[in-house]
Amino acid sequence: MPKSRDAASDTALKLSNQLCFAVYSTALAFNAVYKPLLERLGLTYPQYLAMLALWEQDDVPVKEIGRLLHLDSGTLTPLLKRLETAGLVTRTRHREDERQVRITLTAAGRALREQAKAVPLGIFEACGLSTPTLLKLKDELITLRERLDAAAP
Amino acid sequence: MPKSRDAASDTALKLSNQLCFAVYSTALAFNAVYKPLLERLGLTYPQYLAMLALWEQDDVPVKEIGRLLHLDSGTLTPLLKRLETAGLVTRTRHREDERQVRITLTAAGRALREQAKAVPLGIFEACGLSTPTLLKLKDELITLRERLDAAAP
DNA sequence: AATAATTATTTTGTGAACAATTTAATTGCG
DNA sequence: CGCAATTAAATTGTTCACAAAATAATTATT
Repeated sequence: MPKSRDAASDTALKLSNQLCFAVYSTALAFNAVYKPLLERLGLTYPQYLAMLALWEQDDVPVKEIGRLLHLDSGTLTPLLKRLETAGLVTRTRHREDERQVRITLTAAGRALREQAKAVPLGIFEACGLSTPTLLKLKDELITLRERLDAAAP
Repeated sequence: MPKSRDAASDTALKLSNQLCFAVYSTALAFNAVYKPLLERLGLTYPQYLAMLALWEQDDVPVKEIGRLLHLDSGTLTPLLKRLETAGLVTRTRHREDERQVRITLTAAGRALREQAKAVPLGIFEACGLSTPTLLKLKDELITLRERLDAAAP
């Protein structure tokens, strides 16, 4: 009975499409929740991620931010220039290796951290799920992402 | 001991940041896996989503595609114009309600479905996880997305 | 019936995201 | 040493994603 076997594998295969769409649309939904919270800080979500990275470790090369955020320089260069224009970071060629551009927080960039402390609570409340549930979901997504990264060309 | 209480809530709050980043970066990783598979079809991932919707139900207004994909017309109008330029769909004002633009598959658009059948297997393999795991993850993400949608302004 | 309110789509402007190419600096190797 | 290979950023061009405003058609209201 090839018909039923096809139907079963069809269902299994459709699932990967559905999972990807679930991830895609959840990412958009997260962005919609972050947007009003971050608007007060004058940041977009990717800019917020870059600031989070810099609040953890300051004076890092573009490459390192890219490694942390899984983004390439083609995305980060203009993003970091916008943060520079906003007066939150400085971009300077590294003396010891002129290929690198080091990103450093300004006083305003460091000061923004205080205001940003209000953001996670807003997100947590919007998720409306228990801490253990969120933790498990996060770990499973990271596992999935690692598999996808490994499979990518 | 306010210090330990702060530390505990801090950890819980950081989690929502981490979960969002997990969703965000997994969406990018999925896209990287889809890209070479969809390139053969001449589609991007959002275009593929639109085609999937049309293969399920043809001759629908832009609004309906937006409802299914959680995208607004500002995103869809240019995307659908590109599909039209590629010869996969036609865009025509609806006679009964001239506000609507109905999207209809061309013969080439319908024919592309055959080639697209190879895509889900590639994705499934790249996920590298069992069907039950993927199913559970998908359902949890949809629950999360619904909560986020409800919380969004 | 005239007009106000609503609805569907398009347009405009901003900011990602990434492939591919370019530029410039450093490292490696014969 | 000298030149090839590598590395880090920046640039260019295409495609999302969405807010806000504009356009045009339909429906509701007085």
